[in-house]
Amino acid sequence: MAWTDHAALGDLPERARRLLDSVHPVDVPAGSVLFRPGEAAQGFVVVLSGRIDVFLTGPNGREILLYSVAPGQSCIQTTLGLLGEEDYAGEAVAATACHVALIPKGMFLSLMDDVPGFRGFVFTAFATRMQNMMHLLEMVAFQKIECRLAGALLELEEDGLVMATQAVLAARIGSAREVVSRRLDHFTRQGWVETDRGQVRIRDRATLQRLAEMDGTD
Amino acid sequence: MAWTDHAALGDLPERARRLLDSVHPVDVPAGSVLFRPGEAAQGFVVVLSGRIDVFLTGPNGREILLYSVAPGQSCIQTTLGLLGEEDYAGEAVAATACHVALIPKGMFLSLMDDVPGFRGFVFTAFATRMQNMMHLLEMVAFQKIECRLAGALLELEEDGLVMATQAVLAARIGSAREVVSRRLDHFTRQGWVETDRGQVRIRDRATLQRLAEMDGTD
DNA sequence: TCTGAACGCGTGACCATGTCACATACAGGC
DNA sequence: GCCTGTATGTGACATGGTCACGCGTTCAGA
Repeated sequence: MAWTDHAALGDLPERARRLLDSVHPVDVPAGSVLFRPGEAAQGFVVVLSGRIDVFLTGPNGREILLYSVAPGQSCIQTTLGLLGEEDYAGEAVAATACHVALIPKGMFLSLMDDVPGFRGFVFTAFATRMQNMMHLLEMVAFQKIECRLAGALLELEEDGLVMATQAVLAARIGSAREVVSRRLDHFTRQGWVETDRGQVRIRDRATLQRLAEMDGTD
Repeated sequence: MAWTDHAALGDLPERARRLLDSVHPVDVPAGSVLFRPGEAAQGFVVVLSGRIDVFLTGPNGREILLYSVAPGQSCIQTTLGLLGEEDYAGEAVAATACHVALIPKGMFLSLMDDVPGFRGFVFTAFATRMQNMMHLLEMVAFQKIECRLAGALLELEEDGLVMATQAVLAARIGSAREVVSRRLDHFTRQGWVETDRGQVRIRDRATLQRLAEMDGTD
């Protein structure tokens, strides 16, 4: 089956679809780095399966998750480079094994010019990410660690279990591991979670939910 | 003279230009609020003269400058609403008296579909803002207040003089007024600036420059 | 001209968070 | 069982945000 059926590209005319199908998807193992800060954009990336996390890295090594790219979504960092001639600012890491399509620059630009549906896909992705970034900014600038940590736990949770080290959680919320350690300790003492090596079990989802949605005015 | 000559819209075909010229620019007095968080987008805004500052406001009242819109640029927050059906997240304030063109939604969408030059303008603006936001995020997440304050002073400076209250500076760098007060005091004791009610005079631009460009690894 | 309110600024106390330097505990290969 | 790397706990400290003030200036209106 053609990969263009997987992607949420909307309705595309036949010629666009044929063009896109000439791009062969690539397998990417978990943990591999798709691009680093300072590199030039190679093409437009669409994730078909798996998940790609894009981080911003501070000079001291601290990281923060800019956004995750889910299947059917594109990594708009790559678009920036193609449209604005700017290099990457973030670092993209395959969070799981991935299947991705890399649309070369030329094809991308002509699709943008000729195919309204494709344009819409890109634009919407753009707008959505921009909103995300604003929310993120709002969080980093105004929200307490407690709230962000609760939010991260709820996002990563599967059946009440979060499989992530404290370091991973810290990177997600743009904080330091030690801080996560202390907060989790606090959560545990309150009976909201239970922790174990590499995992957190959620015990009181309602409270965490309330925490995550708190606007900071305690 | 038609306003379309002012704006950095690039080369537009005659019909697009005529269409745009049917939009009559509006005068906006300094200090007035163009839109607030939660409002729906009315149209696509292009600034012809003056400056518009877009702030994100935290629940406790603290603010941070998302970006400034200079003449010839568009306020991409308005674009988000038009493309992604999302409401504003920020608050736009006219920093000076402004002249703006408000392109209604319908016209905007048809220009986007039909006029490659216009599309390019919007896309580039989009990409640029996105980059800005990343830089901002990087600053907020990783940079010291000292560096951000130095940067803000250099941005606002005119002939070595910054006309801004500490509250304005604080909003610019997403910090609190008291913090700015103490930092400026420090700067003064080092002989880098001199302060007076509502203004800061720069005495050692080189040092401030170095501070602003420091990556945090002191 | 006086006066009260709004504004701009300085400051001390305190809390939250980030940083650094460790110690400890566990897992998996040998 | 023993090493080595990884995950975690913790104390001490620096930075920055918050709160609660006080003090001087500006300015409109009585």
